[in-house]
Amino acid sequence: MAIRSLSKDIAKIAPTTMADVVETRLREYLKKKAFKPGDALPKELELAEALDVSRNVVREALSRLKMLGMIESKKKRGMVLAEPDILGGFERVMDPLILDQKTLQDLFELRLVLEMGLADVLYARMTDKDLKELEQIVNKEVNQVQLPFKVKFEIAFHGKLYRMSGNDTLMRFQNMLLPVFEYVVSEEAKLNGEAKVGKVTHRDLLELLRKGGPEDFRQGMKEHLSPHFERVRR
Amino acid sequence: MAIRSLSKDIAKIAPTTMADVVETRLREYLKKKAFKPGDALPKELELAEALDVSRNVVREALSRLKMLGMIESKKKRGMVLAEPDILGGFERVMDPLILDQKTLQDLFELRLVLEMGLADVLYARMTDKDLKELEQIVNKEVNQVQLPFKVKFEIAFHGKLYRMSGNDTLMRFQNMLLPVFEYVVSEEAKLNGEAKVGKVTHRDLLELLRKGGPEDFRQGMKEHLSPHFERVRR
DNA sequence: TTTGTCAATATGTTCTACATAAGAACTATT
DNA sequence: AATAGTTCTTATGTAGAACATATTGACAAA
Repeated sequence: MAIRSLSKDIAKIAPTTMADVVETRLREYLKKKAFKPGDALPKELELAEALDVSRNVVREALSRLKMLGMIESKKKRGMVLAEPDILGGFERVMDPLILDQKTLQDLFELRLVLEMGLADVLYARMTDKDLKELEQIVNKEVNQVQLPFKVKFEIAFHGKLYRMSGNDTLMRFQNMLLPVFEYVVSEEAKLNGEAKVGKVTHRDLLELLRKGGPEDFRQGMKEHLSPHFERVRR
Repeated sequence: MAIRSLSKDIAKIAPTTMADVVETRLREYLKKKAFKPGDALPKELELAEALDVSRNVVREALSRLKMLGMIESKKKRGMVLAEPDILGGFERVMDPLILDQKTLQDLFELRLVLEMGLADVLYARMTDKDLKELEQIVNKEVNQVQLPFKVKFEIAFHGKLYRMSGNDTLMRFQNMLLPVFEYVVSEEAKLNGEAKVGKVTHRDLLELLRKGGPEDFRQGMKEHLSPHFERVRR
């Protein structure tokens, strides 16, 4: 067997540090004890002693959980379990500049999937007030054809759709995906010279929301996004 | 003005630690320098000196980035930029037991949205081989009506759908959502006694994939998921 | 009842020291 | 000449002590 393939046949041993271990231990501990947000955690020194590691190691582990928003710390008061924020830690890594091409394409498609799947939740939750606000957004974008403005309205319109879904997590999630989307589209524009536009406009989509059903809206959305769907290939 | 509302009127000041600052600084640094995976980072002591903080603080920040999979560290060799893995850090927080009800519901809906939006990508990528494998999964689940088995086949079937999408990120993402989905459904079952099933079966969906178009499949999927859609309310 | 003071204390930060693994350069072996 | 063994160096991993700082709680003063 060739030497070259060795690294593919044998898995590397991951060098786990104490901080890694303590981190998972703390996770288990938090779960097992069924802590609720606001509950106080043991002190750093107590944890260090109980786990038989230095306070430094405990602090590294706690620092990680802090970054993820799982715990909060205040002087004297100690550490308390926080309302966990899933997307908090996620948002930090979502940088188009440090992601590889394949992942960028994946995330691009992920947003298309979201957009197409949004219809049913949308129809279940949207209100007349929402539709009026959406109309205002649509009205503002007339006659604006320059690229930077187009992007701005694009974001405003689709962002509003997500907000209408009444799903905060979903909304924040698509917000995170936005930079990726913009990046991929702009890269595309660099090559092809011009950003393409689907036949179905935002106003059309608004009318579909008013008078049509989920299926109509989905068809409209598919048409609206059709230039982007061209990126989805085998 | 009542005291009660004070905390809502005045925003809390967030206590930022040095580790927080260093973390973002390192992020900016990595971006600005346009590091590529495999590139070596400055040594801990150099960073500490450059940022004028103790090595401990630098280590806490590095520890965070390490957790997110942005960097890797080896003794003597130093720290190197790793192939960034977006979902790596994400997966850790995705625990039904530590998430609040609203977020759980949001994530539940998010999965429904994904499932409904999947069709187009699916039709663009699926192969005959995929369909054959999907059929094998469907064949295995005949006559299995007990709950634990049902869940297992449910996962196998829908998991295969995501795999067929050819989108690794999407696949891993739905995998992360699975525990949440199971949890919500099982909680539902506790209350209502019985897990409901849609009229459209997995076999029906398979046939739709073979003979129908994206719209047909979406309609089928909507019907298949209809019991779950009942959870989506205003 | 409110305000000011002060001691106690848990986290935040720094510093020093040592352990350990991995690379580098060199030597010895066949 | 290529491989294996040796030693030295070095950057991360871990430990421990010390001090800074903010917050809490108790008590005193207005």
